[in-house]
Amino acid sequence: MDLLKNIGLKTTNQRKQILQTLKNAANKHVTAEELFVTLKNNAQNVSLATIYRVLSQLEKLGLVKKLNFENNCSYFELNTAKKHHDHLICNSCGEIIEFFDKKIEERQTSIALEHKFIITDHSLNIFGHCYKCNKEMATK
Amino acid sequence: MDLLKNIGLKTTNQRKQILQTLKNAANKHVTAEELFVTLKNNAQNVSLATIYRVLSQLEKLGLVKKLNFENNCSYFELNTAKKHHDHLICNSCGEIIEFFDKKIEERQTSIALEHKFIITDHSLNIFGHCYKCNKEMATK
DNA sequence: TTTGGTGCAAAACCTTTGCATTCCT
DNA sequence: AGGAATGCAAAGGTTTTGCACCAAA
Repeated sequence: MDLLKNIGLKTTNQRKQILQTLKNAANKHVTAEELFVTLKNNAQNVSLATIYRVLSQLEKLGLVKKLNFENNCSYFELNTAKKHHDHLICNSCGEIIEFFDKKIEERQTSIALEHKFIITDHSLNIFGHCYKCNKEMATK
Repeated sequence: MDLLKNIGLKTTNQRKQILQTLKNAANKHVTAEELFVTLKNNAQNVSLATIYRVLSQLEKLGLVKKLNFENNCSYFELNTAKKHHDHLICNSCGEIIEFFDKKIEERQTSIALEHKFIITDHSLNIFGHCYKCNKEMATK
């Protein structure tokens, strides 16, 4: 794991664990608290303070993305080389479906251009109810 | 102001003040704290607790929209009859430019359909630097 | 050895809530 | 009068920070 060394951070066990846990979470977005619990369950002792500090460093370095949905806490995900994506978020079960749409991206670029606005980032979140929850609601 | 009566809420001075302040804010999105300060400056005594309670009621009734950007606090705006809109948010000066794009809306509907997802709401925020800030940065 | 990282506990924020009081209707 | 709304202060949840200790380079 010389990723850490490459970005100028010391290779500590805590940072390795946090990165590994983010990797394991795959496409799921996790809160700091969730990371904390997961690590604790794996008998890894990493304090919440460290988790926040490390996530913040990784975010500044562009390795992690911080996402804010409708509630008042932040979600984090590894910002791998994978393409940018947006979210369909189910308000019933909390499932998050990722998607990417070329047309939408293109329109965003045009709109920014019209306003002479330089885009550094963007987030599109669509809220509602996923297929499963809809079916359940219909049968109740 | 029989709006309040119409929606089944008692017409109190606090609620009138909050609504008026939201109206005055026009297209700006304000935090609960900002509302609080504005009202205090106008010699209106409304407690933060009441502001949160009223905003929450108005949101449930669909009169107010709650927005979450990149920081960990919520912004509120009057949800007038005006069309839904998205945001260009300047990370330098904080300016928020609203826009609406039919193509993007259409694509969102299609994407939801593909996933058998029922949309209740969505938010698209584009972050970056506005024209003014760009110019300033360039000349420095 | 030196610099940076960590844990703990405390503090800082934003938001919600319990309760006594006050206000609409 | 009676139910609803408010203010205050306290509590809740998330995130940040100061400081003493510890670890990587």
